[in-house]
Amino acid sequence: MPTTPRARARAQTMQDIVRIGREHLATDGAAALSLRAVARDLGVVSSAVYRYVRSRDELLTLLVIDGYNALGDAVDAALADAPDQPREQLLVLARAVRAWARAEPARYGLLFGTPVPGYDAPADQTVVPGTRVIVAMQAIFARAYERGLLTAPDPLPEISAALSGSFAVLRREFGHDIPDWLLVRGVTLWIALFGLVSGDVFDMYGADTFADRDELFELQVAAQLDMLGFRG
Amino acid sequence: MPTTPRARARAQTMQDIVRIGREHLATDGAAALSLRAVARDLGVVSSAVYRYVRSRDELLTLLVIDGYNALGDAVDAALADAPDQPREQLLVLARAVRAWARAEPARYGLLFGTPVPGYDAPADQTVVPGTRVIVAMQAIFARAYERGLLTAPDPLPEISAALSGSFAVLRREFGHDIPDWLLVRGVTLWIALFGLVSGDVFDMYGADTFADRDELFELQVAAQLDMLGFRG
DNA sequence: TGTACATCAGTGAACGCGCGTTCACTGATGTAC
DNA sequence: TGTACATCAGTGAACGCGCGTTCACTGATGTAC
Repeated sequence: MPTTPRARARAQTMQDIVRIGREHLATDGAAALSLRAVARDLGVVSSAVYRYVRSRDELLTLLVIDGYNALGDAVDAALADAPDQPREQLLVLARAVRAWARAEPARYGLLFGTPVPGYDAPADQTVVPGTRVIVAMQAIFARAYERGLLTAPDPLPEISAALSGSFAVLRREFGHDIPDWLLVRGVTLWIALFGLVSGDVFDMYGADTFADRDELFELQVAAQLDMLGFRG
Repeated sequence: MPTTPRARARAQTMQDIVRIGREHLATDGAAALSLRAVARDLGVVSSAVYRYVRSRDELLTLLVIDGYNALGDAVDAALADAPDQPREQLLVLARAVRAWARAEPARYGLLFGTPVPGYDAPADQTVVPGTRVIVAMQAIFARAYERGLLTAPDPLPEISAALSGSFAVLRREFGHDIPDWLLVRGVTLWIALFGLVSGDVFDMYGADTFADRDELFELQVAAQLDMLGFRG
């Protein structure tokens, strides 16, 4: 896409900056991310980075977007090989999220951990990549529901008009027809999944409490899928 | 307990240091916590703080312990007023955790968010306060089970000998008789609860996606309690 | 009860280090005629 | 195709700031006889 040598060099340098930023994130954490350190690794004087990035916060934003997309790509790739069975697809998705998080704990932490103090991700740039996983999940929920694979809880939960209104907005925005009870359970599954992954990656368990964390995760996800309403 | 004026002054100063550290945590985050800044607020020269705290990491440890205990106290206080019904008690506990986390997002983040780079909490000091919530939950699980309020999943999950061994250790350590399936579901509920709270506190939802987050949380916790196996 | 000594809190200077951001500049690359 | 000008990447110095930790020190508090 970039035509002139200069434009190509610029695109390359941008990529290098994001890559170096990613590496610093992994070793020092988001709060310690510094443009001077990036410049050093890039082999350039510190002020030169400002030709590419307006400020430290803008680099953080690039890393946030980059991270969401890497996670989204990992999930999409895993789903591409999954069988056409919603329960199995959710399992595959859950494993993909966990595998990515364990491989990239620092990036995962930037996206789903403690907010970086003094930094607010600009919604206009981060919302779309940031919703890729829940969008993929909703598509699976919708398919499972259409095929009659799910049992509604009995009695149905009581939901206020206000919250029901929020659900109606979501239905319209995402163009599906998931009933309120399933939206509740779906968002619960979504958050619980990230909770399970965070508990593992952020080390909420003692080091040797559980002999096999992979197996524990499988059992936990199975319990959450039961919660969603898959028929035994 | 401290007898001499000097000892009393020392105890007071220690408390002040932890309190000031807590305040800095709230405004600047754990990574930016600095002994020099604490000294400034304490009205003392920076090197004086070293009479009380060996290093920056030791202050972090104090804050971690302080945070776990504050959360544990909040949960215990809430449970003290709860009726003698396990399901209701778990609801009360969940609400207490969330309320504390929303009131103290920075401390919550220190305990359950992204690990602070380069800092490892010393297990010998943090494990006991760090397990207060799950210990309280297990007591409730055990009571619910003894009273026959829970239905086991059918079929029971298959659990490897290795993981089953870990569960046996937990039973012995905590002195209860919770079966494997309930340990799995219990730890799943525990982690999912912190996931729900983190999702709220760390702002995984868009600002206006859900009209009533309190209500959403109630619905999510109810779904998780169903997952645990409470009989309709 | 009074004195001598030990303990301890806090000082102030110093070490060597890092940061974000601005600014005037040089020299190479790209573009319009 | 060649030249004049505009754009842009990168330099180097500077601004003002912060950090953790050590060390020799002073003066007040505590304790043993």
